Amino acid sequence: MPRITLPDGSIKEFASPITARQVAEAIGPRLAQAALGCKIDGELRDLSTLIDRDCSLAIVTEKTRDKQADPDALMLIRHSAAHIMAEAIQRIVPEAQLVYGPPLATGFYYDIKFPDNRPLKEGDFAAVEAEMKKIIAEDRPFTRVDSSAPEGMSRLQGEGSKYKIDNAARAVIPKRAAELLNGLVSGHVAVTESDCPGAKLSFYYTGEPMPGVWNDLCRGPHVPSTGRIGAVKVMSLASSYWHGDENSDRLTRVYGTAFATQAELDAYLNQLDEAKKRDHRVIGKQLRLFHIDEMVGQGLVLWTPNGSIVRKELQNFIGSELKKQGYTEVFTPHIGSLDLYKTSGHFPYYKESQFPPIVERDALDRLADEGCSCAEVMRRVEGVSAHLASGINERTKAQTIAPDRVIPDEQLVSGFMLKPMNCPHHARIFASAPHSYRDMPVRLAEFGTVYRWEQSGELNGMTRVRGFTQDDAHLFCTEEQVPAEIQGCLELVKVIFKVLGMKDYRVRVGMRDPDSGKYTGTKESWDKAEAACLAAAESLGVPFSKEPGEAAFYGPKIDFVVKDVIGREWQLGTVQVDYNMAIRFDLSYIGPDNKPHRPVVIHRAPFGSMERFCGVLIEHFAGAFPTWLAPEQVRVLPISEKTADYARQVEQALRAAGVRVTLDETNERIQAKIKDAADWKVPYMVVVGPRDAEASQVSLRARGHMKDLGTMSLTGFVEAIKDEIATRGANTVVSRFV
RNA sequence: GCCGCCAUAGCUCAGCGGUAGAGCAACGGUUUUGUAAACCGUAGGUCGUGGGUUCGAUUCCCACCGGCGGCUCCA
Repeated sequence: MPRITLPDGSIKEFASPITARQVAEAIGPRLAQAALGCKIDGELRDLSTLIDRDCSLAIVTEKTRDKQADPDALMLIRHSAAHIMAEAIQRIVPEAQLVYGPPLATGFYYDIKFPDNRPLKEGDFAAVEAEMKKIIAEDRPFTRVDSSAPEGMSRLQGEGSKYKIDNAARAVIPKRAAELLNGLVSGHVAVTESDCPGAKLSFYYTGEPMPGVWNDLCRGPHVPSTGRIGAVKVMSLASSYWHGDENSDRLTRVYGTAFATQAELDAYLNQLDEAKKRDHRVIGKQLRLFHIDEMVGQGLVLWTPNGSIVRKELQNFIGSELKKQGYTEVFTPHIGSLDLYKTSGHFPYYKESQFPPIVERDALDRLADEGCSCAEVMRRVEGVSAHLASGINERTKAQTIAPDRVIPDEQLVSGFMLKPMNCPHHARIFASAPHSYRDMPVRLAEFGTVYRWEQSGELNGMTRVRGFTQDDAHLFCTEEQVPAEIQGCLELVKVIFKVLGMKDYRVRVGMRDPDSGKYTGTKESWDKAEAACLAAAESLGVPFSKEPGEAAFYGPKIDFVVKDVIGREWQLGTVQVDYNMAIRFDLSYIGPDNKPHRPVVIHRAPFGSMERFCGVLIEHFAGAFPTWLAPEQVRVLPISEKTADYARQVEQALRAAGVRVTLDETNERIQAKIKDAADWKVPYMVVVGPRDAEASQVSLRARGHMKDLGTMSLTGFVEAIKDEIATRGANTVVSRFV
């Protein structure tokens, strides 16, 4: 006698168990027709699911009540489309073995093992799509068949696909799956009912459950039949590893997408095209904002004059906010001695992600004369002196230097490193003078350029590079000052994001993994710092997630994450509490008790790096920077040469007021000049002809406005745009015309 | 780093076993123009680099460099 609660709160009672489809039919035939699946107690299920107990039920259809595409419906459609694509691919390449094919937010993929002599190529896409469309046209039902775990497993063993056997094993005997896999594949091991009491495996047939009909081990759910998938497209190929392990089998990941209707697919593809136009790499080239040069090196950004203006304005802006918060500015070199990084612990612990050390030529010559192997050279470079080792060992219990790295002084090879972080330099600045509790916190800020050896496949425009400038600072504070300083860091980020109109960001709070003992610092300190991070994130009023285990070993952290135009997430700013650095560098301040105390260090870079931040900002504004940031703020467009003199006067007046202005003296018609200025996304165009010269006025056009704004006196415009720039867009010139 | 794809003028792209073509940009000229592309002309490329196949390679093959999409990694 199931009592079923519907989304509107009404309750329907049935005499006997009933399928979700029958409930939909009982509500109305049109609903039943539109139904793609259902949600039972919030869980997405097949429409054919038999309901034999009290529950809440929502029928899932293409559209939600407000006519938006239903994300649950898209999940069903895409998961089903993944099956259809897999079947289509297996028709074309019968030896292809299926591994894993989940739905995604924008589509789906299927990881497939292709035979080496028959990989899937992009040229196959048309054929795959044609097969998919055939399967859709056949409108075959998706039919679920449940079996007991032993039965299902032996069936898969009969098929002989290790990937499916692995999937099934992970589902029913997760703890022993890895250990038993080989036995299961070879058939020496069977799964018995006692291994996994009550566990089930489900299969989905694309059609009636008969031999010869395509089917796959699958948890489901699916749409009722293949005909319910309105539009599909095979998007791209990529590689992946089985279980994400690079030492494991290499698979081909085939990406596709599916929608309820062709129109929605077209709209999505169109949106992708539009997004590509906003890509910072495209706009960066068009507007000459930056350049990455093959001859200079991969991942090394050249800031061209236009981009440099944007960066400089941002730095000035941050700098002015930092001043308000009591920061002091420092400058440090781009390299530091290996001893510095051995003390901080960066070298050689992170040597894989750093540029290799710089060693004096004489030392290398000497080692060559001695006939040292490369490995021996590295041993001597990475080694530490007994003196340095003992110093660190005495001072910290957290991280010590492995005894085999301590080598005699005469074997040591000293050298330098391009700095991977700014903090060691800043630590030494702190240590260079005595500090009293009265002058804490000490806030050292620097736009510090760091170099990291990112894997070549990871490099990406300005968002992932090998040399970048952090808007870095290190706050050396007392334990009690930590919460207020964290709060201050977040305030800064909030102000900056607000002025730039960036609303689409989220915050991750990285906390301890409760089961790990790798952390340094006392439990009490951690408790306080984590609470401070959470409180600060909460007061910021943005979505944040607690992420246990994501803290660094030296302290909890707060990360800011934004999405780029193609939906990839990039970490921008970070605020990290550090209990370790002060110990390693033996930093101290004198407390009110006239005794030395250990400061806590907060690393913070609210933008992360100027490169990544500007990249994201280019996409955020689609290159149309607000006036205060725009490389070119005003372009003066004389109607003809006859107004050239007045145009020059206008240009001079604006330049004298500190406005970045250019004059278009080309022999073009005004229409062409406007088009050109629009292409360069100049915020304001000043059109001047004889009428304007006569009246000492300007005719104004603002970017994004289809027609001109009207006229304004020259002096009035100069004041208005100065105001817009000075207020960073709070008072705009345009606002004076409405 | 791994897998796949791509590489032609400053930019966007066409072409193809017989030593290259368009549009825009650039430059010169005509026009002197009132709000999103006036007209005419000129110049510009050892077709990413190095090998190989071939009578002949920008085109086919291999390697490298670089880019793109993923994977992995990311203090």
